[in-house]
Amino acid sequence: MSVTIKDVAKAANVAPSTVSRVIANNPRISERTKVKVREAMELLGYHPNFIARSLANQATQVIGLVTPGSSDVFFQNPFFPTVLRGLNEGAHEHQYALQLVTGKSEDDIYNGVVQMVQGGRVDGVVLLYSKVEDRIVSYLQERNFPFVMIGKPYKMADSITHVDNDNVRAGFDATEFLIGMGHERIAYVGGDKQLVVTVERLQGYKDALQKAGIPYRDDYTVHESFLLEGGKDAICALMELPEQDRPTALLVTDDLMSLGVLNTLSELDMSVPEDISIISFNNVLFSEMSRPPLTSVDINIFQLGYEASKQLINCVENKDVPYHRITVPHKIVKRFSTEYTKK
Amino acid sequence: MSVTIKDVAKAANVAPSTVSRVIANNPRISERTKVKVREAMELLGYHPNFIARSLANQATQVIGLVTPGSSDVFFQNPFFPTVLRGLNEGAHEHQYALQLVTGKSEDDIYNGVVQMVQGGRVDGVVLLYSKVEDRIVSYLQERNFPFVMIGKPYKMADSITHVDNDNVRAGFDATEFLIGMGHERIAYVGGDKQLVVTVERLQGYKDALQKAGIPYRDDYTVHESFLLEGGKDAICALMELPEQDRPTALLVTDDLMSLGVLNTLSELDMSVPEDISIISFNNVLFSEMSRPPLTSVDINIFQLGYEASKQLINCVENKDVPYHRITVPHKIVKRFSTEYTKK
DNA sequence: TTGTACGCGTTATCAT
DNA sequence: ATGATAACGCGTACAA
Repeated sequence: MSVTIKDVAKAANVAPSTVSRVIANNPRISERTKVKVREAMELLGYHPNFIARSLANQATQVIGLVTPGSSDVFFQNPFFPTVLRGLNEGAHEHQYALQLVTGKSEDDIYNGVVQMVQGGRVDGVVLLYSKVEDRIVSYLQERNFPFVMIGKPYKMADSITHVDNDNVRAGFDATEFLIGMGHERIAYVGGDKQLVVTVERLQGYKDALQKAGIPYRDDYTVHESFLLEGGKDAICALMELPEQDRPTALLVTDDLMSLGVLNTLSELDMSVPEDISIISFNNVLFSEMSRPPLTSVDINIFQLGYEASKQLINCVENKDVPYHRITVPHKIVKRFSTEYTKK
Repeated sequence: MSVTIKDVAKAANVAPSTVSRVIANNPRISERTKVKVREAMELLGYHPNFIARSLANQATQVIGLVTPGSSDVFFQNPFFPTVLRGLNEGAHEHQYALQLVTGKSEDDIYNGVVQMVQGGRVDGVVLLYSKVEDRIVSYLQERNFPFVMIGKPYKMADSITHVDNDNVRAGFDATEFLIGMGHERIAYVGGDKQLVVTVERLQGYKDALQKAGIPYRDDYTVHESFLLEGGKDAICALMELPEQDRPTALLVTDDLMSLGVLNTLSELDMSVPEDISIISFNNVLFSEMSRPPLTSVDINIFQLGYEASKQLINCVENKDVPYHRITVPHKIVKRFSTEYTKK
């Protein structure tokens, strides 16, 4: 059995409640007894029991982290560790711990969340972007339980606190970047159409084309899963277009996808950026490790996580903070996969 | 306030203790009251409070996960998400949750662990391999607190339960694989010398050379940090050797490093596998996404995590399980970075 | 300024 | 088969 507040009390010749107050640094305790008690704590190697404290406080100082199914590609994407680092750092600064909820199936995850929440294991929840959250979101909203999302919610985006990039703008900027290099035949290679990011970046892409007076072509839009093999066929189709129709630049919405695209292009004997330019998204570690290193839109993944923690803790500690939307800035990191058109 | 066991008791016209027994499915409760109580629980939407339960049980059903400093490269390596998936799945099967401990500095982490442990937040701890654990390990050992390591401990490997590959054997197998392809000039590109894996795989490499009667050369051994840029100089040095001295194959102990090596080689206009073969380690997702796809020793990262959870839970639930060493098998996945020597 | 007593939601022991 | 009661370790009104 560990040393408890009572042991300390005895050793210091005070009541348990006094010890408790010393821990909380209650100003109504005399300096002299504070010192005395602290010495006793030190001597006995006392550490407060979080569980008991949580029970008394009705608060755990733990944040639940909900991720998409663990079998999902999600875990494989370097996005995950980075956002995790951010979350962790934000939580750490306020002495909160992070607890994971995952599962193989959607049901698994849902039940995990319910257990966490009803079981009082966590004070709040951060949802990592995915398409399956609907049930979870409504559940949390119903119970009025503190949560924030990373990424933009499907629905009711203006009643759910979330941390996100301005993805329309990001798509716009990336496209304009290519246009600025003289490209006019730009194709959009996006991820799952169900994902809000995909849709938003596409919107930005269209906006930029329109602004430049470049007509939008349906056959220049490709949607593939975030995994790599997926893209192959689509890319081939694009490259088999007659030369004057073939895109000179690609906007690819994820670095992982870009890697796949690079491989496919290499098999087709097209070189980047000589034959075709690529601008990518996310700027994870290996965007600089590919050949060639990718020009990528840095969406500040770490910050996304960091802000999410901060926001959530704010919601938890200050009852009834109003709805918030945090927009994390992006910026284009130029590397070697983009080049001016020859023409 | 949530609905408690007392509310259920009232609703079902029984004592709280009876409800508790129903939850535990105590056989000494009549079917009839079980049904009655369960109905009441359903009706009220009752969920047991984990915190209270933990306090009464002196057990939290939570596993603490200790990772190296979050600023570290560790998070960036795809090793992490995969092992996490494994850990999660193992924990999930036994209804355990995962809680993270990280920090920027070594002290941060150490304090985090102490808080977790003394604070009674977790029932056991899994240590992810790193070099800084010494203090933590001794702390845990002193307090006789359940923990398992992933990877091999520095010291006292035979008194610490750990889950690991047979890395000597893995190094041996990889080297023999290259030798079997006719290679004789094989260089070893390893990570940080402080890491046990690095040393063990090197040992296996030496063993294989010896068995084949190939003399070991000091200038064929390179140690670089797991990060990519690091390798560059060393690789260049190797490639600048006179042609008859230049290695025809490389054994690189991490896929991330291999990516860097591939890039360096490409800059030097050497092609893989035509000019030089590479066998890599870990077989993370992008070993098949590189150009060329890497032949890599699959160390079964998922399994590493999965077994670690299982082991830990075993330690936690059955007092005094003896020391255990779990060895997770590896296997070579052949792709396109290795080829028979021309000669 | 400090001590007393009760509550947080469960489980476990001891009765009945 | 079930109910009453005492822990579990801490926070906090209320009393002194």
